Amino acid sequence: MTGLEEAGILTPLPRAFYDRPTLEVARDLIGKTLLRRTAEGLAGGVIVETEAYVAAIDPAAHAYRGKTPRNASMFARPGTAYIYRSYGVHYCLNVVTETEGVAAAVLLRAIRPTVGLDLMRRRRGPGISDRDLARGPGRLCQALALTTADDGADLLGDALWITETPDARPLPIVATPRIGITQAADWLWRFAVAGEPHVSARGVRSGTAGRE
DNA sequence: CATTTGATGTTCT
DNA sequence: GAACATCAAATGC
Repeated sequence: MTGLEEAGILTPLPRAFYDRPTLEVARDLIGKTLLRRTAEGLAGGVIVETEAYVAAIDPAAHAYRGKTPRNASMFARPGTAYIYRSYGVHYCLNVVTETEGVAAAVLLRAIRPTVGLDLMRRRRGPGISDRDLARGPGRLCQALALTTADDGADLLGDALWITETPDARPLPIVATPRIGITQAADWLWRFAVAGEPHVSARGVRSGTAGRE
């Protein structure tokens, strides 16, 4: 990674980007680049799939029934990372939205890896295809070495941030039902890049591939 | 190919 | 005890 290659991706999106209605942030995050720096190096990629969760009206949101030790970060200022353990096994990364004190966040469900591919391949283990490196929220966190140790991190910091994608072109964005939940699953609060192979599809009715 | 199952922390009942 | 914003491996057609 030369300085030249990193030159366009070092500036985090401003906090004002996150301090907006959650559905707008979820949609606008599609096509942005998520980056993660550890002692091992830099890794990340283009966000291609998100889901919105708004505790005030959303029975599927973790904070729907109030604040707990796990979901406390959902109440933090916009631009905070909310990372929780899923099914006792995997981790999931959200970006907190809306005003501090309002529990709302966007789950990052998949990225198209563009930076630090070898590092992510090592983290994901042998036999994992590049398509599956970060396709799904649990896989994404494993590829980026994110755990609950990073819960509450500031996305305007230098270890985890989101930035404009260099040479970005408009992407075809679709809104779909959310995945893997039972409450209010039919709300069109999931956003994805149409036809993008790095988007997860587990839990969606099988059959005709490629249509979303 | 599709479906089932094991892993198991946090929260709720 | 059960459910859950998941994933990979095993099993069944």
